[in-house]
Amino acid sequence: MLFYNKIFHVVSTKGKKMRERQQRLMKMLHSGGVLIRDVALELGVTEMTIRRDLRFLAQKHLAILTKGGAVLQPPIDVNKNINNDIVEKQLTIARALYERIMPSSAIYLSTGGTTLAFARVLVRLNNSPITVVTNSLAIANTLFRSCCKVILLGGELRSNSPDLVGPVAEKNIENYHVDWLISGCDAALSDQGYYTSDLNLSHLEEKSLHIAEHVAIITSSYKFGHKSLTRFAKIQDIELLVTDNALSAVDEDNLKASGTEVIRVVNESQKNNLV
Amino acid sequence: MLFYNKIFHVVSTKGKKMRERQQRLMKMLHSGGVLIRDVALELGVTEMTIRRDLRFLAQKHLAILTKGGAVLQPPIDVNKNINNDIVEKQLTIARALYERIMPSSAIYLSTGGTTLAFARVLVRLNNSPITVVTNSLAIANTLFRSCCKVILLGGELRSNSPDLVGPVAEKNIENYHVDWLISGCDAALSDQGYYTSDLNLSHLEEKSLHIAEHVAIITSSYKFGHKSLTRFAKIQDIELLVTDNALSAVDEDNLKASGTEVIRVVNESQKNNLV
DNA sequence: CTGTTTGTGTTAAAAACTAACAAAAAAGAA
DNA sequence: TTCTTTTTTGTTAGTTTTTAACACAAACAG
Repeated sequence: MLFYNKIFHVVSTKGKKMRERQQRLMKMLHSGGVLIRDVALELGVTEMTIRRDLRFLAQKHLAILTKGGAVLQPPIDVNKNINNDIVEKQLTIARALYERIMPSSAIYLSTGGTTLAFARVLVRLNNSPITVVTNSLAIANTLFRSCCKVILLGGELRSNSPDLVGPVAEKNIENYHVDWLISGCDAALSDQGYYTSDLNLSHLEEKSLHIAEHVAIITSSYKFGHKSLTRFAKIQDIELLVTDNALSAVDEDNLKASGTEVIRVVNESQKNNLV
Repeated sequence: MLFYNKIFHVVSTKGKKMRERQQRLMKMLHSGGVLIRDVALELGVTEMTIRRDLRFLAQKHLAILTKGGAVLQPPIDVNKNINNDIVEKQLTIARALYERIMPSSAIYLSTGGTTLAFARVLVRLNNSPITVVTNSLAIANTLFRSCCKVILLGGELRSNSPDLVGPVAEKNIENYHVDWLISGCDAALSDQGYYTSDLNLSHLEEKSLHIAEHVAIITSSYKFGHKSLTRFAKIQDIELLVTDNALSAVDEDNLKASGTEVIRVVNESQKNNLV
């Protein structure tokens, strides 16, 4: 062990000053990251000293060294890896929509699984400073620190789903105008329209139809053939539908007869794509 | 501080080869991290090319550049429970405030580390259906599915911190009235007031002072003794301050002289060890 | 006090990074 | 196709960051 310490020039027992400094460094790391030059100046020691401190912290897996500084080593979490088929399909659908409607300057992304997938696509593929208005906390979280400007409607947080509905949200939405409204649905009938199971959300969706130049729905095809609590859009309200290729020919004909452009995504997995 | 957020020159559309290579890089990142030299050799391209790929991935927040390589950028988890001294102290402070001001029927929780800790305390200790108004996404996420009713201000998502500021938020906040306003700060001078480093946030904080019956600030004591960009509150605006016991006697006297009630939390865990 | 251990500063050399431009490859248009 | 344009990769030179080695200083035990 002594040998190890010699090699890395790291000593085992630390003096008081050193420990205090390293704790301060940890604090700084927690607030986003540090630059060696700044910290050395701020703490009144040499850059070399800070380097040694950070090297020590990195060795303890508390920090990750970057060029000229360090960031916090996040605790390893094993949960993630959302690689199931549903998410894969949602991403494929979302990507098809992305290619159809981009570039746009402003869009409204309503809450939902497929719209969340669209947000993920945006993060990875989009470089332009598009504005995204949304009522979904999950989408806002996803788009945080992307190049998108994110506007979140205010209002009351629903208790069963992390999104905002209610009178405040409905009032706020009137302040915006977007190129594309992008929404999902809980159920759909190709000769009736699109349904959702939440009354408050339905109200908001209805209002949102009026703030957009164009309206698109992205959803998995299995949603077709059922009704749900309330209808928030008629078929002819929707300009574009993107779904997977399991959509029945009858449904597709119905939709096209009502003037909806239908994009059916080929399911064959573009699994190897980054998105 | 946020050196890894630098704006880099990044190309817009990607060719097939490039995308494939970046996918492979992502896979490699998933298995622990990459060294530029190794990868360049393995993929038969120049180090410069790998650098550009990694730079691109870093800009998409998929990777973090390190010295000579990169590691996976973990998805931001606003609910992360990091076990360290800072969070411990914040929770202790938050609990003290909780015991002082509860029960209340409605509070405003501003964005910040210690206020987030207060939200965690609420989730754990509170059983009553209190209403929480906030401009912080992290707090909203934390309180989601708790017994609290959560109201999120609308507005523009700040790019460096997951919270809402700007004119919409400022307008929305006027609709609410709460028993207690709870805020943190970036810096404080005991004879001047409380400071924050963000101008927009400062505006919002100032407005928020007027919607509350009582006003409290919770913050670590090391914030005292510095100034920051803008002052959002004078000392006498604040009715209650909760902080740790490292607050200097001079500061405490100043605060009390201006009519602020000061609660100093005893630091139970004096574990100075970093490991 | 003296010698040892531990922490910090200084330097020269090595490594990594960047920007700028040249070459190659790919994509479009005539 | 062929020519033109755009995108991607390679190369270089110059800058910044990191390292290793050693010298000095501070802390500490006997």
